[in-house]
Amino acid sequence: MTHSLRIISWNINSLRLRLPLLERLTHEARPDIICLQETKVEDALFPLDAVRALGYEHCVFRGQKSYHGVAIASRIPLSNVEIWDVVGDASARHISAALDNGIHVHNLYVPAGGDIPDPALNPKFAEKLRCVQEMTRRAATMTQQPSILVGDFNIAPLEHDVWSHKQLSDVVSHTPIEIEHCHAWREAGAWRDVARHFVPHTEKLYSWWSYRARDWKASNRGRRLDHIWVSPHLYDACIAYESFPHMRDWEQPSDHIPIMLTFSL
DNA sequence: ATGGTCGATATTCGA
Repeated sequence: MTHSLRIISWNINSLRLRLPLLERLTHEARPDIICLQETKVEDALFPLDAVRALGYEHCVFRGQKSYHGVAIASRIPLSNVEIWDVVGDASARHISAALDNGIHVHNLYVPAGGDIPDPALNPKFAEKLRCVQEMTRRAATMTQQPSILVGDFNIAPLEHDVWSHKQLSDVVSHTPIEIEHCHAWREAGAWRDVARHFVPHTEKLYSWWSYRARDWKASNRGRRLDHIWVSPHLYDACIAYESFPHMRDWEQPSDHIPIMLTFSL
């Protein structure tokens, strides 16, 4: 009898503000490992006691004041913690750790990229592409070991990862150059896009809805920006994929919902 | 074509 583990990825958009939502999520989904992005808290102020009190004794994190920030909270021990400078400006966008079964967990927050999808005109878009290229460069090495790569990639790579493929083709997150970079990145590591392994490509699937919509559910103009990828070692270990769209209706929600992989050991 | 709303922080910036 093998046993299974659950891993969640969530852009929480301020960990300190949304600790109560994190608690509700843990009670509902009982994840073993939680990867958070946009914690928006510097390391000295990380609410370690509160996260441990939820049952996640093993926490690693890299934050900065106001922006970005990533964390891995786990019920099982973590080792071999690494923090990569994926953009070249030391912003807190990556952290990884190994589980005691040898699986490496990488948690990544790709730059959003600003509004203009041209690297020559927009330094933020250039930075986004550089980040994806850096992860592409590392992909083959990463997937030599059993690895799970999760996070907010800020790219919706497939036609039905956005509410309108046509209308978003010139909107940062779904432009042809980002999609091309994203596919090259995935293929460089033979990463499997877990959500699309379980949900047909013809079906709309989102993980983010803008705060700016009057009624996010009625307009339903979502995008799938958050991802869970696994290396070939773990293809057969993937049991289920789930997301939590009802959490977008909770009080003071993040604009992203958590996504979860269940995998066997 | 524009603006719409958040969060952290400071009265703006990033998303």
